[in-house]
Amino acid sequence: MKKYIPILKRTQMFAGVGEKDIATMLSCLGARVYTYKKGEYVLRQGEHINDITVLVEGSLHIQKDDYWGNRSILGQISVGEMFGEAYVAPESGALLNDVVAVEDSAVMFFDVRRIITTCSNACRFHSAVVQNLFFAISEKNRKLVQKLGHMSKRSTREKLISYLSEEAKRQGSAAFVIPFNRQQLADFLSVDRSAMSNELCKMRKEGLLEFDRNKFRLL
Amino acid sequence: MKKYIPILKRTQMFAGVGEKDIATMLSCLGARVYTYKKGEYVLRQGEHINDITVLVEGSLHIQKDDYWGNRSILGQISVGEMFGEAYVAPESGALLNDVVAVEDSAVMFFDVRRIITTCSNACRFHSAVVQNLFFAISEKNRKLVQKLGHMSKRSTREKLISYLSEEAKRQGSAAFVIPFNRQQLADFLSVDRSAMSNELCKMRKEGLLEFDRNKFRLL
DNA sequence: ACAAAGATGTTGTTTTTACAACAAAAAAGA
DNA sequence: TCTTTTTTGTTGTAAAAACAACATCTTTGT
Repeated sequence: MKKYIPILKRTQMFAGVGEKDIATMLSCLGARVYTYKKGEYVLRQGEHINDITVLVEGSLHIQKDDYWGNRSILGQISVGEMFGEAYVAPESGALLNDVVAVEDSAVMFFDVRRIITTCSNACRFHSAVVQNLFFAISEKNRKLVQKLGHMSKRSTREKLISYLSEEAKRQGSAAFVIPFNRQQLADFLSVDRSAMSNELCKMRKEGLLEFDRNKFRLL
Repeated sequence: MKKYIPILKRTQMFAGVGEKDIATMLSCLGARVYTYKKGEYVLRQGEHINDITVLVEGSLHIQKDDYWGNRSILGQISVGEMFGEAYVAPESGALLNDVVAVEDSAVMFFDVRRIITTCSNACRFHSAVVQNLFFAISEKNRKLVQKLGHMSKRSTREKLISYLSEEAKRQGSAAFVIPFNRQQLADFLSVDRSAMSNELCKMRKEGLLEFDRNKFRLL
């Protein structure tokens, strides 16, 4: 568990907390680490959790498969990001999605009740973590609204432009890398892969952008 | 402002706090009330806010219009619900959407910093409100994920089924009322109104559901 | 190095949606 | 009540997306 402390230090949840203090807090917050092989499920739709989790190694997808086998990727989690925050409320019910490791991953679980209930121990930074978490959930909220913005676009081309230009902005460069292959990007934007591939190539011919695999450049 | 205290008492934000304590907290939290006529903008895309707000009268839509005049309704706010919670983090940036009054409305604004910074006054329930807010934002998060679930459906029919069946479940009855007219529902699900209207009528012919204006019944 | 598996691009066909235009019904206002 | 405005339903056409099938290029594992 200790080896992940430098990673935790860089997360939004532990912003402003030193490594020693994080080490102290781990037991206070009921932290546990589990590892997953590529393709394994971290959480499944319908399960109940009482934890907020932070990805400390690898990469995850939050996704859902319907009756007909259509997969929707709701989001992608990189190292340092958290998930499960939508289910901290006492009456929040079962998970709406699956969480799957897209590469070998490690996830740290924190007991929600022990985060929210300020402990009587010497957790000097406990309240800072609660505030950090508060902001982090709010931030996540904003990202979801942003994704809804992409999804609400009517055509495949508009969805692509919406997503790619936001990604360029976020990464601060017209040239950037996306965390999806074609099928995953199609699942993320809820469109057909071949139609999307076709549209991307059309846009390239029109001189709107360049790309190679998952490297893109907007022109 | 006082007349809204009974309404605040029933909100998630002030759950478990008595009316007298709410009255005391209003000044402590920097509360202000503004009123809006039907059709007026409460907030506009691109603005910056440092407030969490609660709707105390009327009804609001969170929406966005693009270059081509297509409107997307991201969400609907009823009395007692809050909005703006996605922008509480210090670095959250400008609003991504417009907030519009769909009927004459009143909104209460609370200064975020005064909520988060526990005051030194006699606000016994301040920390309870922070915790309530924490859960409320998390809950909101879950709703956004749920809406993403509807939006990620490929066809108009699937989107309708996804939305209507969730609404039936939420209202605890196969017969329920939705807070949208046809055009608004189409904007909410990001589909064409006439195509959607057509699809609804087909579904009625097939015996899947009944409806009259905004009253629906699943069969 | 080679075979196998996976990812990407391409094309033609079918299905669905968007768009436009208008009729009918309901609601709002004078 | 009567008129006007808004909302809803209906239809035909044009555009777009989904689907299916396959060629090509990459990556992975042996």
